[in-house]
Amino acid sequence: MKKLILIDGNSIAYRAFFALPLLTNEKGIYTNAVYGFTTMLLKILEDDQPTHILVAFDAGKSTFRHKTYSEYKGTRQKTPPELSEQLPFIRELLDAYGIKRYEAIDYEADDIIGTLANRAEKDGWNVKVISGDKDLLQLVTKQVEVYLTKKGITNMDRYDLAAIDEKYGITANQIIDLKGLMGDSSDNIPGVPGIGEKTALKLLKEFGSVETVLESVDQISGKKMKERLVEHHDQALLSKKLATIYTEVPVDLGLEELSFGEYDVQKVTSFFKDLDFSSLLSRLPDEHGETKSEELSELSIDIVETITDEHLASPAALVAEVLGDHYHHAPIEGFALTNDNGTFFIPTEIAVTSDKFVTWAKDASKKKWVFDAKRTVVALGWQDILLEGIEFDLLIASYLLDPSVSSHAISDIASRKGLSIVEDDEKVYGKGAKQQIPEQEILSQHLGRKASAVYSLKADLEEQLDKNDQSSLFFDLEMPLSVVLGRMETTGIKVDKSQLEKMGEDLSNRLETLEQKIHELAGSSFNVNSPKQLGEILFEKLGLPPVKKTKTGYSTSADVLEKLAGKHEIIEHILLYRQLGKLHSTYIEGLLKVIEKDTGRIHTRYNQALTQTGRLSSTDPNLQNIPIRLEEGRTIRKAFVPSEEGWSILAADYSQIELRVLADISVDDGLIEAFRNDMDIHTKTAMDVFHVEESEVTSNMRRSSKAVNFGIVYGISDYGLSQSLDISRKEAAEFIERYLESYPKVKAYMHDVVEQAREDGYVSTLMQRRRYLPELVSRNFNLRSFAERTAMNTPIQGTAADIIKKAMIDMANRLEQENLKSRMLLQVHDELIFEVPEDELEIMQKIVPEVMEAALELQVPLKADVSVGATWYEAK
DNA sequence: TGTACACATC
DNA sequence: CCGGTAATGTGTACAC
Repeated sequence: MKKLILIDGNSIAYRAFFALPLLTNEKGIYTNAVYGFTTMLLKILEDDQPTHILVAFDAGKSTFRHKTYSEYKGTRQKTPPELSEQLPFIRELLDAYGIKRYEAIDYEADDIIGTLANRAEKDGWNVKVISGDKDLLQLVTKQVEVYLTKKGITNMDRYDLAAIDEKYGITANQIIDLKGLMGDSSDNIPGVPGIGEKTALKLLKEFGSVETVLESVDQISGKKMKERLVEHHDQALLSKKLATIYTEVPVDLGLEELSFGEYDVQKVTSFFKDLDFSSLLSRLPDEHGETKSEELSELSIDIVETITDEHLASPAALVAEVLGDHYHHAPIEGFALTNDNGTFFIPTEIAVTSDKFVTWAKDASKKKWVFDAKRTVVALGWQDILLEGIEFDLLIASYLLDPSVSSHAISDIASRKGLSIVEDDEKVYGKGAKQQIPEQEILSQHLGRKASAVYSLKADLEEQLDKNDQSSLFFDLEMPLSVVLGRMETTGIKVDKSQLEKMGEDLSNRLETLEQKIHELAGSSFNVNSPKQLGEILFEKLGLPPVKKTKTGYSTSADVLEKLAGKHEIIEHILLYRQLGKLHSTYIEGLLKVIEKDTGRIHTRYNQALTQTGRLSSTDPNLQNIPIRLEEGRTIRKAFVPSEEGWSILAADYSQIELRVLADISVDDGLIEAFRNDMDIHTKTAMDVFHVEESEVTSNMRRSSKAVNFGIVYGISDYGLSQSLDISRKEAAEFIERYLESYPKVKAYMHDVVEQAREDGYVSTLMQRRRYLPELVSRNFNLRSFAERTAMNTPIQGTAADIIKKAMIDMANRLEQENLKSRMLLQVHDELIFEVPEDELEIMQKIVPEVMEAALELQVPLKADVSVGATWYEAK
């Protein structure tokens, strides 16, 4: 059976363009529409295996429809230039694939598609039409199916005759009648004013077509509607005509010419490379795989049995492979080294038992280049091998150059640089349960390639860092920080297991009682943890009013439930159940699972190359979101204790660091003055925004001001502020406006930073951390607004991140200089946690805030508050 | 195994 | 095209 796919090229390109953020390739060419189009095309080729395929495009501005009706598509906005400039690339893509494309003067893509669908059907072929335009539904027959893009572009709804009937209750032939009556604003087809989809469908179900509706005006109920139909009689007929796809276009292509089969993989590969579609390269068929492995096989790798000086030259790229994310206590699968003498694979046993190797590792004068310094240091650390002299980290370099890239994996960095010499880890090791180490031959090749990639990429990335003025950020901040973080992770924090277990038991009991009570009040038993079941109980069985919907049903989030509190006794119990349930599963059970058996400690891992702002993140477990707000949750912190008898926990946090940074970069006199006088900033904001004296600031005014300051720090929108204060969006917008009027230099900063970012394409922090914001020029209001808020916020949050990172390095140095036994344990964005022996308490309480406050000099003082306790809970 | 929802922190 | 809202991590439910 012949299988023909007909694609509405303009429609899909348009969809792709708006569905995806404005991506650019390295040369600055916009690629989002091409990328989206390509992924859709690949999916179709893979899923459908068509024998024939054609992409139709609209030719020019004017078509035969304009002659009939000059205002046709008159309201349509001009195609954005960022999209137009991508269309030639889509044509290039199709040519590379050997896919026929067609356009015809005077006709639209629809007409070409209709014509060919008709012809193919007559020949007994199966036809699939792909578009984003509902008009095409009129083409559906027994043999012709239409696929319409949904959200995104690779997601599509399939329409056959039954689906149209189910959705609209009419036949495919009647789609044009539907348009005739209701019109189509996007094509500027008028239809009959006052008749929308609902009415149109009702009329068609009763009378069949536009013509019969018009003829049967007398039988239609409703005076208004009759008048409208009579008055716009001709317009309805015209609209139907405009919506009708013309199927007699003189397409000078035979159906057989549309056949699809072999294509030039080389061409497609180079096309993908040109546009930086590295992720798509792997989806190309085997031909590519072959060329790739040819490239790879050129690397010769020596498997080392006895380590000699040849292997331990300096500088050297070093790979110590640990599988998976979790590198604490994990086995090292093998080592690879690349230096001027070549690339070498050293089996783990040989390396870790070699004095020569161990001595080399800890010799700081032997320079090492690695990928993921922290992982490497920690993994070796667990083998009691001290690694010193790390000079370059490919992971961090890549992250600093552009934190937004989707993968900082070694293979992806390499292929982005046109160095397709490293296989994906997943290909070599497999994933999930099937993950395993391959035979040594393959393993040594893989690791050797990694080391080789690090070795050859180092100069390139270092040069780029230098060009971006990011060398100091890299060498003086992030590189030393990775060592500090590695040490913190390795140290871990002691957790009192029996304390957690005790809390767990108490929680279990209370949860059980609560659950019973909830079932009782509901009148039946159900899973309270299931939002779906809970929604049914609340909004159907108990008849409570739904406040908000999610895409799959009723929302039962806490803010919704709070609005329902008082309407039914069950609500308060559910809220409590949720609160306690969260504590139990995430914090009690979750933490118990990750305590090291022999030491009773927890070793989180910080991701230093993830967030877009420069903050760290923490996983396994996440120790940056241990409860504090509510007392019930806060008690979890009682389980975090010093690891040695008689020691204490010391916590130090920056006070209002982000707003101090804002005061500095905006140079706003009001803000600077406030911080120099060490005022309560929320009260100060209330005074300025509400124009009142300090004594007149009510708690409500302070609360609102706090929320506005919060918004400044996190870059929330008027919508976000309206949600957090439970006020209207308009009121929230006014609030923000009043804030900005009160601090004119802040207002100027907000404006200037966006302007500058639009020019440069990125924003920077005080220490030259970058975040690219291509969406600042998007025509999509939401994407653009979001990018604007990000432009305002990232320098603030990112600079704060810079500062605390600097403080951590300074603090680690200070501990060493002063020969202190105290240990840095955790970082929670603006807070550092230490464990401190009794005899160092005094000096640490002096040093820690001193170092934190001196980390960087701003135009306002930095302030750090310090406190000490027997547990993390008591250090408050 | 992947997605949706809910919720903890800063 | 007619949008969806700070970021990140983790738990449970549920459909596949």
